[in-house]
Amino acid sequence: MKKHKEILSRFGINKTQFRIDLLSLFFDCKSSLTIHEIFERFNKKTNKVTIYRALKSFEQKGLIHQVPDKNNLKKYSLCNLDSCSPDSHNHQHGHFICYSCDQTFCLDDSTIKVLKTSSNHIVKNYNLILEGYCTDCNSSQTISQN
Amino acid sequence: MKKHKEILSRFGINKTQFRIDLLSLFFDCKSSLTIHEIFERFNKKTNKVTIYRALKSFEQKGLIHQVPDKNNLKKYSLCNLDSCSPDSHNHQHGHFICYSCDQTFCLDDSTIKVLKTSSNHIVKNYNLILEGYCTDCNSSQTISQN
DNA sequence: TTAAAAAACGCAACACTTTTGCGTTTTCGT
DNA sequence: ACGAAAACGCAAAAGTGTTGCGTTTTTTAA
Repeated sequence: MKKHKEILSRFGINKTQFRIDLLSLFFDCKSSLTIHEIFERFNKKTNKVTIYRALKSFEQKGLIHQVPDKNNLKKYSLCNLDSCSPDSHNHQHGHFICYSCDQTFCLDDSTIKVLKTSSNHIVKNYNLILEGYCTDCNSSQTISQN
Repeated sequence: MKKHKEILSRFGINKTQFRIDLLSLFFDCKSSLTIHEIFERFNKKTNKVTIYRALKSFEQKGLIHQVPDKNNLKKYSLCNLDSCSPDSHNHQHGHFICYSCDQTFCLDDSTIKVLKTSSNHIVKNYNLILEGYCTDCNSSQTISQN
């Protein structure tokens, strides 16, 4: 897709086939991706070191950002490409982690709202982790109390 | 301290010297700790496996809980011991992490307020991490945009 | 109080995730 | 089209967390 190549250029990343495909994958994916998931999506053909390096590059240039994961794996989501740039990430959103399917969902500003009161700290970014049962898991099965 | 021993008994954990000291450390610290920090605090004398196992035990019994960390390290904080028990954690609080001094500040319910709207996910727990510059660092130095 | 049972310990080894070094290949800017 | 820079694959290393096992400490109950 032409759009993806343009984005890579704009963020100063060389347009190799793998990196174009990786960016497409992030656009297609509605939630976040682990290295393992990416490896699988490329049919285990791409060297994992290449994936690690691409992710680090994407992150440094402001294309993707890390999201917290229950199992302490590195997990990445596409940034809002208008508000992030090299070394200037600006995330004010939350993540929802499902107890059941283990997926992490990004929540945009309209989904959650954080109000800060009575603190003198200057808040640059915030990271809200909500845990529970996602829409799909909630509707498809009985909930066991955690 | 007698209180710490009583807590360990109440939560079904054997009162070894190390575990008593570890609980004290969590009470003193009042913020989150990595395995590495704990190892250092005990002057590298305690085997790391022992620390890992103690943390896992504390977590399972409801004394401490994991806090997501930027570098995907396992990080632990003391629970509200009145509301947590074996396999029934219940956390509704946040943390502020300073970019400059790296300190973690606990935020109680009166400091932050989270409003959730327009989501079909069922939220059981939440964990809020605010990042920025704390009061001290803010007043003592120039802020570089992140 | 003491002896058996259970829990916690240290050490070594392992499993898994991520990074680094290096030589080669591809992409970029002129 | 050519030299520089970036990206690549492979091998090895570094870092984080777990497991097995034999020993020590703590708990429990007679």
